[in-house]
Amino acid sequence: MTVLAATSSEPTRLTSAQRVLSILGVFSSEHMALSLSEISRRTGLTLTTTHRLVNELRAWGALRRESDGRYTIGLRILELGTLAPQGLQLREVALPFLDDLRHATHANIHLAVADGHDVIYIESLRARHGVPVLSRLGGRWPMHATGTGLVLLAYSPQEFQEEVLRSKLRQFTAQTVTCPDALRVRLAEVRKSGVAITENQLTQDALAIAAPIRGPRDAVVAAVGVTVPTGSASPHSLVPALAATARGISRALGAPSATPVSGVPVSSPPRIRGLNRSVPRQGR
Amino acid sequence: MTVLAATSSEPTRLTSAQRVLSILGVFSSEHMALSLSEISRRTGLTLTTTHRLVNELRAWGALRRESDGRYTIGLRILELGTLAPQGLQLREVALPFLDDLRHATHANIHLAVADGHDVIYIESLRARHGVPVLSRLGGRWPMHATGTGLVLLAYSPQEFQEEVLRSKLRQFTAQTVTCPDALRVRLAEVRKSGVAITENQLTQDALAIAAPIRGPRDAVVAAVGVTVPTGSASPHSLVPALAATARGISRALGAPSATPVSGVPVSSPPRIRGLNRSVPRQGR
DNA sequence: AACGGAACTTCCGCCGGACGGAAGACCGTT
DNA sequence: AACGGTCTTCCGTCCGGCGGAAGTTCCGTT
Repeated sequence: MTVLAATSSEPTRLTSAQRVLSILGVFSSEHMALSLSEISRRTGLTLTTTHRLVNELRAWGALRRESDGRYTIGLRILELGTLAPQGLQLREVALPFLDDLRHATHANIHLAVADGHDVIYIESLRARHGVPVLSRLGGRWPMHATGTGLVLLAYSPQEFQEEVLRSKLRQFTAQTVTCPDALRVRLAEVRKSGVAITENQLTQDALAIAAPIRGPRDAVVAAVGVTVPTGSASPHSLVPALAATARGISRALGAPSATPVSGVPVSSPPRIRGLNRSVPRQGR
Repeated sequence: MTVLAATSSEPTRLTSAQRVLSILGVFSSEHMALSLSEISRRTGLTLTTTHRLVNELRAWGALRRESDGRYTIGLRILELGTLAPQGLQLREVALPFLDDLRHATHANIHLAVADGHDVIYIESLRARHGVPVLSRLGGRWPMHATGTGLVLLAYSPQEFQEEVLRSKLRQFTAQTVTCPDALRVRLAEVRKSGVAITENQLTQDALAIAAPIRGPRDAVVAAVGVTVPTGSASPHSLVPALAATARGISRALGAPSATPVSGVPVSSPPRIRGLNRSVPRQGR
């Protein structure tokens, strides 16, 4: 009963902020509705603490209690999420282009941005009679197994690429490429051709093609991808439409490389405070 | 210096969970990027506390630090928000119908659900050459001033309607109806006709028409609306397409009233635990 | 250059609120 | 009736969150 008795697997000292976040974190696409005690078990928090925090979250609108007593994510969180700058703003600009692409190709269309070692789909349009796919708005998948992810990885800093390649790369299908060397080759191909063409990486019988979208400083800020059933169409027949879409969105975002020069662009580069490293300090 | 010295406007005793949430709460569509001290000032938290909590939120992915040092909402929140059951699931089902409606009407299209006294847009499609409108995905607006809001309010429990009508109703334009009695009349009209037709309520020169969407238990779960410039088209020319869209989505959701009977539906009403009040306990 | 201000970061001692055990209410099942 | 499960409330203890203060960096101004 005295001190040092915590011989369990992990002491897991958590700050109170972490407790709050851990509750939100147990919700996922597989577990969208959870009872109080399920939340308690999954977070490892005591029932009492869970009870109190869940109620505070509910009072704020972060959680909602369904009629069966279980808790789900509240609309307040959806509302908040739309404020993510890389997210819905980009979507707003891209949506007309994506819709055109969908009508032209009858394929499933994705718009993805990088977050950690994953991509997150900030838009997902389903072809009316397209194959069912895993991709949904808000979905998160590893970079190495998605077309859009490969594109985003290919244009990431070398250092970050190696970090991802060193990490554990999950195998989704028999053909998922998880060998770092093989992936390096593919990344080089993507940089050379400007598009990623992948097959059966995340799901069987799916062919994915993706291209980079550039922002105001010509940096790659997102990727657009199309997915069709394997064998349904020649990949090369889709590339021109995809490339045009990517270029159109890039131009709408103000990417210099996608803007026809009508003179000498003399816009002076804006001063950036600090080292302009997008990952200033990751761990602790 | 002693006790009882807190003569400031509000003592504002906050729990630590509330502190965390208050930080998230200061982000809005007008303030999507905030510096640390801005967050501190707006929340009323000391700089030290803000610093610590913001870092914990960043480590978890709820916040992101931009290259200029300011903080924005992170994609983790967007990801979470897509798990809201009334949100993106509904959107998934409705999107094809909404797209058809957009092509048929060349209008701005909204899909909205109720949250508190407001509506939240869970989809917003812009006509290619439509009028610019305030509505954006994730946007929140008062029920009384939006077409979709009027529909949702009209089909809410009487008690809730009165609660909303009693509250302070903001005037957006000279024509915004804020008189409770006038609104009661309009709500009755909506229930009678099945559509809401409103003009210049939220913004000038905008005509909005909205219709209810029903779910599996025939309860109104959402509303679909179209917005066009005032005078651009007769409202009545838009109603049939809108009604068809609303009915189509309702049927896709399994609403009995929108499903052609092919026999006697004998599905027994599922037992609901508790009083089945959707707002079990609001305050505190 | 020197100064002043603002924003950000780190350190540390104190105290109040978060924590969890325990007990009670409320189901549905055996 | 007894049981197992979930949810809720109460309360005393203790420790981690809190904020003051000092230090650091980065501005723009004199």
